[in-house]
Amino acid sequence: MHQTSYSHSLKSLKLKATPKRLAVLELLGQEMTYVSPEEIWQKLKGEFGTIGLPTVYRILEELAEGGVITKVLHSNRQLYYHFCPNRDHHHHFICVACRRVEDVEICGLESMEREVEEKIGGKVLSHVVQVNGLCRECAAGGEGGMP
Amino acid sequence: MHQTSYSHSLKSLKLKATPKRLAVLELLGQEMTYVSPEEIWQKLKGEFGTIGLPTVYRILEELAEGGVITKVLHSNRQLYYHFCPNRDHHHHFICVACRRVEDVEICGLESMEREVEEKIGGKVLSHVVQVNGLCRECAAGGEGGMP
DNA sequence: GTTCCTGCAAATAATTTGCATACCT
DNA sequence: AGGTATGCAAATTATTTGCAGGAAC
Repeated sequence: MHQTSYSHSLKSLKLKATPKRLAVLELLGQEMTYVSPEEIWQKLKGEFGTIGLPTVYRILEELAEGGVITKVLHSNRQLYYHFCPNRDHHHHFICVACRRVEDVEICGLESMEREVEEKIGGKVLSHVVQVNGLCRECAAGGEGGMP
Repeated sequence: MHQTSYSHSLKSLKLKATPKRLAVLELLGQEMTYVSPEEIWQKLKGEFGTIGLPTVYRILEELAEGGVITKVLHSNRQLYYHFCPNRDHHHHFICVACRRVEDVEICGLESMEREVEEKIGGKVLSHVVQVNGLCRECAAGGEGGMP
């Protein structure tokens, strides 16, 4: 289904469309949650006979560098990755129970930037907002295992 | 000057007011920027004849646990710490050039939480906002060495 | 065919832990 | 005195790098 678009994404980054890279992209495209390199490695080891963990790290770094996927720095200091088709500026809601990531647009943050600039007398370059909580399913009563 | 208040902070956490702990608190109280465990260790090694890096890690963890200081997870995946006298809910402006941390209050974020809850149909538990930019001095023309 | 990929093994680097000794109260 | 802190050395763990063989274009 999306193989061609994934290939195109890779070509536009001047990366060869190798099976490993396509598999990583496809896996991330299916996941609703953010995923750790180790988890990706475990899943792809089943699919391929063999894939090295350093390869997974390298592919994820290339894709994040190119802006195709997003790095999520978890409070446990591990890196996770998330495929994010929405290329506009937006923010993330993260479910603390199941790690599902949902995009949210939050209004009024541009005026917030100007407000902060006046308060501190400097220049605002960027802002990061992360909203933590329980997604619809987990709030409804799902157990959900937080790692 | 503040030694007594630092001692009280430690006592209220049921931690003994040892010279090392007081020195860490005092150092953090003077710093305008967030500081890494290694940096704290380097500075205190000069002051005391000897202090172990694990000790610095342990003290910082205790203080952060008790809410006396704040952990800052930098995008380089290292942990930094910051003494934050403001105990109310607020957010941080971080200067990308000199790492200075300034507290900012941002209005309207409570209504934002409700807005997001409606959008996703779940429950919002917390939010983190970080504003990055250049502080007054660095914006004015200071060079500033980003680590 | 050439250049870019990948696996493997080994290296890094921040942080943590075990334990014997030394210090606050 | 008695429990708590601390230094030191060693362990842990996520991530990175070097390099030789293999695959994509």
